[in-house]
Amino acid sequence: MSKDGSISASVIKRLPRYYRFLGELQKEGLERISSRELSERMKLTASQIRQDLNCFGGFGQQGYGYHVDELRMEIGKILGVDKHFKTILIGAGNLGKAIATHINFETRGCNLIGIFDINPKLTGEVVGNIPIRHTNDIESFCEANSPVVAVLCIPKANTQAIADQLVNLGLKAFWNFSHYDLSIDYENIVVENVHLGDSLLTLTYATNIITSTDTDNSEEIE
Amino acid sequence: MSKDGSISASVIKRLPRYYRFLGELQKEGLERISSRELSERMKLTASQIRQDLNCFGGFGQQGYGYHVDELRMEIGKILGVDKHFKTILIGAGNLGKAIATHINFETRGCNLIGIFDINPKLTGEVVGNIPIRHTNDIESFCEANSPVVAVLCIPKANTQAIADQLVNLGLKAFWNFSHYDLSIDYENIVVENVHLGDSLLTLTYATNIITSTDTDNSEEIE
DNA sequence: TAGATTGTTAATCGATTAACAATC
DNA sequence: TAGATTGTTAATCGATTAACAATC
Repeated sequence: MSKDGSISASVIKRLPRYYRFLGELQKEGLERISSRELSERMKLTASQIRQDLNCFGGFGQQGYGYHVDELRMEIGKILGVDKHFKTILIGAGNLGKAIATHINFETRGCNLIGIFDINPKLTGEVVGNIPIRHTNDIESFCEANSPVVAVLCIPKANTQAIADQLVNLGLKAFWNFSHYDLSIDYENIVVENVHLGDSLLTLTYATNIITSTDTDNSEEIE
Repeated sequence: MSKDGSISASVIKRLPRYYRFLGELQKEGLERISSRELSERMKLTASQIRQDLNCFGGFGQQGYGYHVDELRMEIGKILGVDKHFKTILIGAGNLGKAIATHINFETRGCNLIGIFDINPKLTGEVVGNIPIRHTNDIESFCEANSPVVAVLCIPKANTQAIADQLVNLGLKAFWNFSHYDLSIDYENIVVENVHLGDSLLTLTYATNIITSTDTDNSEEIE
């Protein structure tokens, strides 16, 4: 933890994974776990786990370890799984529809309450119980419902303009799937960019390394 | 760069973003760019950019900067955009279909050649020019076509078993969208886990911080 | 040549790991 | 009490930033 009490991004990014693994342990019926056991499952060091968890306070018990249920609940609370942030999704193409139906927003502190698309042919179509509205209706919808989180599944050309509009309508958080680095110059707005293309390219790099290293070890001699 | 010539993961993960931004610059018709100008656009330090690029050799020119076209090409070559790794996708549900149609595999060194699903009702349906095959046909298809990369859009329960099967069939790389940490205990296999749920949870955490900090600054006094 | 900007080394910063005293 | 395992401090490691000599 830094001096001002804020938690480093490296720690935060590990929390959802802890939460997931603890859920698994719970399903297996485990009551307690030590940092060492958990470290083996998660392929981390026990030291890192203890260090991470102690950013938020002493959830463990010396000589015993951690209560699985309790620890999971605490991490969930930190992440905000019990929140109900009103969420809208813009862009109901292939990806937008898949996100809307595939992601369990509720268990992650978000309530998907509206879906919008610019294509009038989609208006009225229902995706996961939610009717698609036309993007023209975003403004009135936001004024009536005050959503906080926006999921952007729109082409890169429109992203910045839509984001600007949504910020003006009071949206605070953006889950951005567009092929564009949403750089928000506003205060108190958060953005999570998901670059699937970048992710695939990283895999291509790694694939290239392993498939060409397989047969060529000539460089390995000192 | 480390002693053995391998590049750190932190550097690699930045390469696709460089590649993207250079593409934008190219579109804008820019011929040259200095590390300082690029750093302002990308919100990095100029130092980091020079450090990163020099892992791979001197692409720049003192007193001038970098040729946009040349630098983009070099990074593309490093990432492997010119490769043609044969790729199959398993699981043609909402997400699988969206990935198959939404991602441009070709520009990222991958060739999507087959789509599979366990649901016989989907067999024969065409997604982005590719017919869905039944998962029973994976083995014969792999023996005939030798794919290298597998995209997994399947439920978590099946993931490890399918991955094991695919490793035995010679697959080398996994782009894993299932809600499961694919931990590969085999040598020379690479995995890129995409945890959309974790990504949303990270955003929920951040949303929680900003929306509750907005009105409460009481802790800020030393 | 003078100005600009790289390539590269050195300094700093932060994150991870190790160690151990505290304590259940 | 003895054994186990945490919470926490100190040591290490790696990544980022700063500085500057090399050079276009």
